[in-house]
Amino acid sequence: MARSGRRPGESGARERIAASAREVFGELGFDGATIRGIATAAGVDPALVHHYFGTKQRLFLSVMSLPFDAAALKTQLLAPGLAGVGERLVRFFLSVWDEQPSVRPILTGIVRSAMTDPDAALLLRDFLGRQGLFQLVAAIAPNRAEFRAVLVGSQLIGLAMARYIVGLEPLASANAEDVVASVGPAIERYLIGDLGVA
Amino acid sequence: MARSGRRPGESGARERIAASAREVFGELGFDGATIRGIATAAGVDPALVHHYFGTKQRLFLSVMSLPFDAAALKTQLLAPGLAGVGERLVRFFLSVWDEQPSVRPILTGIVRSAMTDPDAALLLRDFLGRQGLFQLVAAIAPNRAEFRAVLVGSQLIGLAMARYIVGLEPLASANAEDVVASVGPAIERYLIGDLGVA
DNA sequence: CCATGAATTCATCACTTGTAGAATTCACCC
DNA sequence: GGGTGAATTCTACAAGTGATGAATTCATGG
Repeated sequence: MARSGRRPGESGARERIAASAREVFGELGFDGATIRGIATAAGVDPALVHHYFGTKQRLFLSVMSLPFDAAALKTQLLAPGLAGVGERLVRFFLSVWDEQPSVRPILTGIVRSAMTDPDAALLLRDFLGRQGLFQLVAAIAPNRAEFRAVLVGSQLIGLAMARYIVGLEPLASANAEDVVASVGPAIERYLIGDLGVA
Repeated sequence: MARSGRRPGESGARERIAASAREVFGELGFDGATIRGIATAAGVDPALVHHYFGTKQRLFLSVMSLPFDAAALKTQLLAPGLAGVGERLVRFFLSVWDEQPSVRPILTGIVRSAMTDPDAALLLRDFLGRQGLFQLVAAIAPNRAEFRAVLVGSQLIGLAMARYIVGLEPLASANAEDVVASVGPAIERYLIGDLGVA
C-alpha cells in the first residue's frame, strides 16, 4: 500500500481528517472514538492526525465547534413578535438536526461526550450559557433569564437525546411539525410564561 | 498484600463488587468504567469480578437494574385526582435522584451509557417504555399514550442531565420545589393536555 | 480427617490505545 | 538544481484493557 512521503498535488488530507473526526466523534463520543478509527475513515495514517492536530483533546476542540450565529437567530425568532416564539425555536432546533448533515454529528458528539468528559461538558455549558441560549432568553425575558435558559436547554437536549441519539419511538420518526406543536408551548412557557417560582 | 486463597468468615465480596460497580458505572458510564477500577474500589482482585459476574456486559446488566414499582407509583400519583399529577411526578422523580443514594448512580449510569452503548439504550427504552412510564401514561391518557410517554421521558431525562449529570447552574442547585413548580406544568400538559397534533 | 467445592489471587495473553520519532517523498524558492 | 520545509507513512513504545487458567486457601459434609 501507499509508501511513505508526500503525495503529488493537493490531497486535502487535513479537511478529510476533520470531516472524519466530526463523524466519528458524533457517532461514538470522545472516549469511544479512536485516532486510528478517524485516520482509517479519512484514508490516512494515524500519525498524520497527530501531525496536524496534536493531541486527541485538541483535535476534538478544533473540530467540534458550532457555526452558530446567536445574534442573527435572535432577531429572526423575535421578528414576528413574542407569540409563537417557542414553536419557532423548536422548529429551528429540529431543522438544524434534520437538515444540516454537517452540524448533526457535532451536536451529537458534544452531547454524547458531555456525559463523561468534563471538557465537552464545558462546550455544552457554553452552548447553553453565555454564548448561546442565554443571549436569546435574556432578550426576551430579563427576569430569571439563566433559570429559563437552562430549562429550555434541558427540554431541547432531552428532545435531541430521545429523537436523535437514543432513537425513542414514536418520537424518532414523528413529523417535525407534530413535534413543534407538542413541545413548542412547553418551551414558550419556559421562555415567557409564569414559572410559579417566587 | 493479601495472599491467594479463601478468607475466613464471610467477606461479602460479591456485594462489595456490586456496590462498587454501581458507583463506577454511574460515574464513568459503561465504556469509561474498568473492571480493574471496580475491583480496586471493592478491595478485590479483578479476576474475582469475572469469577462472580462473568463478562463486563453481564456485570452491567446484573447490577444496573432499577428497583422500580410502576404499579405502586401509578396508584400513588393518581390517588389525589388528575389535577397536579405533573407536579407530583416531577416531585417523585427529583426525590429519587436527591434522596436515594443507591439508585442515583444506577440512573446516572444508564443515562450515561445509553449515549454510546446499545444495550444500555435498551435499558433506557424499557424504563420509559412498556415497563415504566408508558404504564403510567396509558392509565391517564389512553390516546397517543406512547407519544405522551416519550415526551414526558425526554423532559425528565433532559432535566436529569442538566441538573445531575452535567450540573448546569442555576438548575443544579435550585430548590427542588422550584423545579417542581417550573417543570411540573409542562409535564402535566404532556400527560393530559392538548398536544396540538391531529 | 479427608475430599469436594467455593473463594481468592497470581501471572499472563492478546489486543487496543495515544503518542513520539525517524524515514521517505514531494513542492517550491533562490 | 540544490536545499529547505512540509506532507506522509513506518515502526515502535508504554500503558491500559478484558479475559483466562492455574494455584492457593478456606469451608463443609461424610
